[in-house]
Amino acid sequence: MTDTLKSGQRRPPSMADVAQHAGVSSQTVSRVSNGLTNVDESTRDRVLASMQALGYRPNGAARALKRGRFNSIGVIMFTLATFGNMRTLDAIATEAAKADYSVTLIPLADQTLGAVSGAYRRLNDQAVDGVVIVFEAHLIDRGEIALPPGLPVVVIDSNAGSGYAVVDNDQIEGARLATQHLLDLGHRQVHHIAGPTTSFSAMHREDSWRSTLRASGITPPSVHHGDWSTESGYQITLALAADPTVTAIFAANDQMALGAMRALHQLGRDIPGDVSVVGYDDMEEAHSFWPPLTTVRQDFHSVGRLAMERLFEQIAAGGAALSGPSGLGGVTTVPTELVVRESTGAARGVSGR
Amino acid sequence: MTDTLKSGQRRPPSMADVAQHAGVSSQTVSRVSNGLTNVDESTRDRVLASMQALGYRPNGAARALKRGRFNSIGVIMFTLATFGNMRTLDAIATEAAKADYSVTLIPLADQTLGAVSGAYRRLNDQAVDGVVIVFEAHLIDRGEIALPPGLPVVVIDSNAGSGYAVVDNDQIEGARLATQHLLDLGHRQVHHIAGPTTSFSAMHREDSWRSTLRASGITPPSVHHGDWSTESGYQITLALAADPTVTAIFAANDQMALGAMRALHQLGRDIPGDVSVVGYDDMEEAHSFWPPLTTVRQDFHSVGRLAMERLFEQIAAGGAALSGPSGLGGVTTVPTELVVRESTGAARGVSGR
DNA sequence: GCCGTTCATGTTGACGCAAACATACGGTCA
DNA sequence: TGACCGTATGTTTGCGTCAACATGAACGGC
Repeated sequence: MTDTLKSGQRRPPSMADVAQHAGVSSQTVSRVSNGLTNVDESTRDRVLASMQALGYRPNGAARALKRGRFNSIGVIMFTLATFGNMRTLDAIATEAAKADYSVTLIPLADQTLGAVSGAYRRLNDQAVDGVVIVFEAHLIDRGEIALPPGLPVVVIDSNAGSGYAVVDNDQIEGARLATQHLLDLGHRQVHHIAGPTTSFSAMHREDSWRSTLRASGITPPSVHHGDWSTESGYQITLALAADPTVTAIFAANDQMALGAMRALHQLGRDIPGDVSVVGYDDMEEAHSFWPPLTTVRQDFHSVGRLAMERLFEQIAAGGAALSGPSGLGGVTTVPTELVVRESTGAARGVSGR
Repeated sequence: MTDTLKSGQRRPPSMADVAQHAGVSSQTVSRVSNGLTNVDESTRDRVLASMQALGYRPNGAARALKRGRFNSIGVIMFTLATFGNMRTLDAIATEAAKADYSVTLIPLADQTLGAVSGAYRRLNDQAVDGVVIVFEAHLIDRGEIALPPGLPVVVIDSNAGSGYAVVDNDQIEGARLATQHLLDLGHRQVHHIAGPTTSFSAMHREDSWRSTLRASGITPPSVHHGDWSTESGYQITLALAADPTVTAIFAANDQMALGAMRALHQLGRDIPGDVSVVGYDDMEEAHSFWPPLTTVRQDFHSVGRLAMERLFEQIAAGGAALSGPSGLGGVTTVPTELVVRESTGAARGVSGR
């Protein structure tokens, strides 16, 4: 008896099981399950009791199959380890939940072509209505690997050329604000610790830093590429600060700025007395760094929200008709903002200005 | 004609559409789609071409329905904003991908009873084979809200009493190491900036800190509860350091430790000359704080890996038979490790020891 | 030349659910 | 009384896929 129950109960109970147990039709169970009102009070109670008794749990796959919607969106990401990605994911998940969608994570082992096409293939097995790609690589533009056709797509952190809908922070303006801020403080030169060349964001920031300097008639010094880590910021600054004329450093993210400040502390340089440092991101910790870091705040929440908006538009429009390289491209840009704290100050020999 | 194609093509193409287009049966399409070998070369090519032409994409829901497996696990999390949660999620996603599972995020708006039961309800609509709960609240133990019965569950950051399988870092040992380290340096008293009382981890660390002091015959001072944020660490330390006899602070996470150090910097106290600070987590930035932070390293990757192992065990065992308060409970503990850097030093008047 | 074997391919049915349609019953109003 | 309505419930059907079985053609051994 008990044995029958256990071994026979290989599959979880279905509506039919609940229906039989409660002595109603499976359709009535469906109605109760979906909270429809046209069910008699006593019948509803009976069905709910049976559900409880049998441990019934609706089968999401069957429901999705019937409805033709999965209420789920995929997020392809290379790493969760960076502040920006994490915040973006958080925003996406929050927005998705509001629209009653869930978020399926499709992680990328590395940024090789193989891993990317693997993720795309994986996408085929996933029940998703659309995809957000948070991508730090140029790989997406290569025609060799094709996203499943007809799937709504929004890309974060890419360039405009892809033909996909793109949402991103205004990297150009952010880097300009940071660089100009240092120039306005009287610094004659601004050195840049850039992010990896595989990142569109990093390249945009670097380009903007360079053109901002040029606009002031300054020849940009050679750039140094880190990998977003504090350690890379530390190492680069150690080398950079060997030159005593260096008075202003703009790092492409807060973590590298933190590493830079550690190097400066170690070398006995005063911040901002001897060297000013600007970061990028405004991570939560930045205001507690020593000294509190002047940085560019990125509004990741808005990025996530807008990405979901764009995606929902595509989903509502039927996806297939609109997405893909030929379709609903265009870039949505989210403003960035300079947050001035205590890691920046007037250049030596300059009184305020 | 074109119109027919567009408006008629409301639903994405199915196997039947591909089959018709290629002039084969849908079963043959299925065989090609699943990479079975018993298909003639020429037929396969024809089918693949038709798939391409129609933009065919397998329907995950139908597949899952047929197979009875979703190859997806749910993760219920309150916030992605803390370092530990993010790292844990990263590890879970990585492990899941290895086993060819994807991860569905089920975010919790807040830690109220309503939000939790909402997440559980949500779970019903999700196609998942099991759930990892990364939970900072005691709510899980309340009988009022029941997880769907028969669903494999692993809990991270909980206590042992729940009856669910629990995986967590060894909080007891970690806090003991931190406290003992400060005592060994000659500090007569160790103050604690604890995490919120809703967090099991925080409570475990606090308890362990207290009993470590008692083991050395020291009466624990009153504890201060922060909310994990740098700001709370800052505020608490501002108050705490008004007392000049305070020479050692153990914060329950690195972010609060960072806030503490900022307060000490501001008050002109030397670290570690006047006050030693120990954190908890060993986030990537900690070694670049100023001074580099002595802290307790948590092995989040192992936690994620073990959580998935436990979950897969349950899934393999048939879930229903084993999970739930009566079943496969037990706690898996992951060792923690003290990382000594420069934020701690001998107490004033003590020469080394 | 008959039978068994092998392989490519087709046909059928079922997974669990819910939309659409069908029924049944009690009451209302002309 | 009978046409009509609203409400609670049941019945049928099909979503897209794939396992199981069915078919049919090519081939080799006797």
